[in-house]
Amino acid sequence: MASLGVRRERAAQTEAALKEAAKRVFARSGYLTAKITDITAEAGRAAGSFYSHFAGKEELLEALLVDLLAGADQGVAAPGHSTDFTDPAAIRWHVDAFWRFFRANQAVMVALHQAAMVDERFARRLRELLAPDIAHLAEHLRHITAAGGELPGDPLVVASAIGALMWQFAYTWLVAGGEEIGRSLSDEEAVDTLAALIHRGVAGVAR
Amino acid sequence: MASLGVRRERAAQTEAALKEAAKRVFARSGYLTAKITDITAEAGRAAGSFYSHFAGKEELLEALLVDLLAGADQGVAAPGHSTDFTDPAAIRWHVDAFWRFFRANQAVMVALHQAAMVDERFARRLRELLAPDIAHLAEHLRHITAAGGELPGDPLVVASAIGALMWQFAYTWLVAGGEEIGRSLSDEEAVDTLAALIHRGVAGVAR
DNA sequence: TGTACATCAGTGAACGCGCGTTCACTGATGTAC
DNA sequence: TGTACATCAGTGAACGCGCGTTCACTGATGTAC
Repeated sequence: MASLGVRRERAAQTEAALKEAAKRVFARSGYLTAKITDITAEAGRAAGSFYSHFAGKEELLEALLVDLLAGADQGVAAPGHSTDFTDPAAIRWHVDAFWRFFRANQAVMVALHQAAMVDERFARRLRELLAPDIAHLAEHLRHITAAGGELPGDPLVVASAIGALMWQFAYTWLVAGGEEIGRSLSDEEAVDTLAALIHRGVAGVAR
Repeated sequence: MASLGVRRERAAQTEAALKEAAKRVFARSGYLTAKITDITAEAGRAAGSFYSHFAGKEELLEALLVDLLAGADQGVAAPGHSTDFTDPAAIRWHVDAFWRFFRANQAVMVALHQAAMVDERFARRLRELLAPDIAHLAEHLRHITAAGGELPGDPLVVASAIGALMWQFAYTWLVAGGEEIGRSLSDEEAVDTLAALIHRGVAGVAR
């Protein structure tokens, strides 16, 4: 009965080791380039053991995505979350949350992004992951029009632009390391600049 | 002498046919997924003929990049190009130029982007392709501070943010077709919204 | 508590598929005389 | 202008490499009695 524990425990440890190893390998060489045997080697297991846990690299990524979503729910339901986008602090809060989330889950985010280029299933998954945030942003933007402000365009389109900006800016600086610019950037400066740009962009004409 | 022409002509035609076929195949199935034989089949040639012209898929993409850069030089040296970013029209002009360029060269841009995920050489190439535009934008932004305006951050960082915004927004709407939003977008609305957002973002606090 | 058998997690060598790449061949074009 | 030979663009079947995936095997854990 409880004696089932040792085997299960061992299997669970191996599965966890494979997932952690995968994140490291993805971060190092990219999801698309990563070989199954790179992951098993990194985890210190034999090649064959991989298939006791996952049907393939895609399923492993799905599992990582599930973990990520489980963790994300905590963040979204966070405290002190003002939705009034006429308030610069509310915008900064959202930018900061995104930045932290991206940084914390970089390996999986980038892996998903890469998988999406090659596999329509993951393209859909990634869209599903980001779409609620866009809708969420659009909702907040309506506070601005409600307060008499004028947005630079349709709320949904503006929200998608903000999402595009945050995503690609984070990618440029956190993943590529700002190498196309030849300069480094602190988290604080990144968030401040993004928040200021967005606040002016959406609220600049208010009143 | 002139009789060399027929052979050369035939070879040149095949090379051109392969390049055009590659763009179609890349647009359809993506650079990473495209097989050499997909390209030769699309071009109506035998598999082996590919290697009379290119050492591999990477070299073909390099050739497409060279073509793209040759075409791009014409656009950049375009007429009536105001550099004063305190002027909304100047910003709109730049956004429009980017949008047209992206749309016209979508297949190659996306192929480069995909290749960059897997091959550091192309990552560098893509950076080299975009970096001058960022520097160019940063230069224009200095007009704003010169005119007494206050940017939301360091000019280079703001320029990279604008580049990130334009790239990812174009990608979302032109390549992915805005499917995460469930709405379509005309070129005009896209450019208007981007231009308005950027203008407010960088010049909103001026005076 | 002990023994005999069953099940399971993990191993790693071997297999085989997919696709890039080669190469002997063809027919046409170019050159030499 | 004609003939004999050389070169070249293109062909497509065959080869072979890399890597995902399988599978017979091992030793440990679990179960039955």
